[in-house]
Amino acid sequence: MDHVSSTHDVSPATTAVPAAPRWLDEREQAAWRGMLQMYQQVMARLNRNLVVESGLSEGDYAILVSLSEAPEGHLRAFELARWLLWEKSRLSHQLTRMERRGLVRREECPSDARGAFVVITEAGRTAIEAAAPRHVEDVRHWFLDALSPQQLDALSDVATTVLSRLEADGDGCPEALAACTGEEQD
Amino acid sequence: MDHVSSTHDVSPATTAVPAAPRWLDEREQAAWRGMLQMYQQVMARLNRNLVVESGLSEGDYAILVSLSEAPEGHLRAFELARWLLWEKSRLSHQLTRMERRGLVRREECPSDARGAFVVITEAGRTAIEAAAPRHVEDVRHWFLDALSPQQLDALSDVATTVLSRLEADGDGCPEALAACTGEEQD
DNA sequence: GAAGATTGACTCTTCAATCTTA
DNA sequence: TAAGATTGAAGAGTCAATCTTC
Repeated sequence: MDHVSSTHDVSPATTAVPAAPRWLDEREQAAWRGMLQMYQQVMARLNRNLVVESGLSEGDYAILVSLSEAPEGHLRAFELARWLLWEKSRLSHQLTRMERRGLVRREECPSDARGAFVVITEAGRTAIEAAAPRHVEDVRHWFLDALSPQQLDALSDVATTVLSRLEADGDGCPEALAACTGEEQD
Repeated sequence: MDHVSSTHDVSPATTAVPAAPRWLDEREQAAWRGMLQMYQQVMARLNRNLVVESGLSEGDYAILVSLSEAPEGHLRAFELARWLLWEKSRLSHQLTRMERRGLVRREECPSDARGAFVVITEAGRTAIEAAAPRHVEDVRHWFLDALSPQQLDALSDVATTVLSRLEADGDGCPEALAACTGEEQD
């Protein structure tokens, strides 16, 4: 979470290490830490601006966008969770907060009594329509505009490569990831 | 925070938009969302594994690494905050939790009565020395090993480019960033 | 039993307010 | 007044347990 999910020389020679860890070389560190810092700093600015200008958190934004793009402005909860790659409990807590603020509403699902529909309200629609253009501009300003088409493609390539490796070995898969078929949200 | 800090078509034509937002094209979306997903999924696995195998959170890890690399195993609180790019209150809360668990200790600073030293304890050292090798292996396994030297360099290049733009316009700078001179931690 | 979903407890992060010393 | 640091409250995320329906 911070910028220092370190990988550096940590234990000099105090204790005998079982298998002599291979610490990261210059190139590896530059890539790894560069990515961490880039993500964290871009996101910090983006989120801060979003909440200041629109009163929406990242979570609010993600959910409202998903719902606003859905056919009738509603989705099943599990569909939302899959789409966002969120844990179901995270989604549930988030929806509770948003429902309290009148941005979404929960409705019963006729075809499956276990299920719930999540519906965007008028207030929710108003909020997302006001927030989205600014947010996109911020993404451009702090991220996209800095990069050339070649750099954008290189980054996509890196992401695709890493993500496909993660998909390959489903270790420690936090539940939502298993269902992900490669779709993207935005 | 989720994978959907959207930028997509949100408002079709309901209200007259002041300046017709430019939504992201294919290439832009691939890069932007690819980065978000890559970061989030890699981190999710890394953090989960770290806490399961070592009982340390990302925050614990970052602080213990920083302290273990410091001259006497201690740093001023504000130095730590600057290094990690953390807010001071976040650091303070984190230290409180870690002190409770015996991983670090706070000491008075002789030269500045306002200040505090943060010191790594024996338990802290033991914990980080046990955790680090595994963590580095995980970083390799889920991230570095998937990428070629060219891809690593391309990623570094992207990160450097974006970060230098952020440094350039200090908008919405969340306090810690201002002091960052380009040093890396880890 | 498994799937869809919620809840409670705990950890983590942020913001604003505060306190003390330089 | 500004710098170094802490605190409390509220929002956010994770995990394990639970409940209902398939």
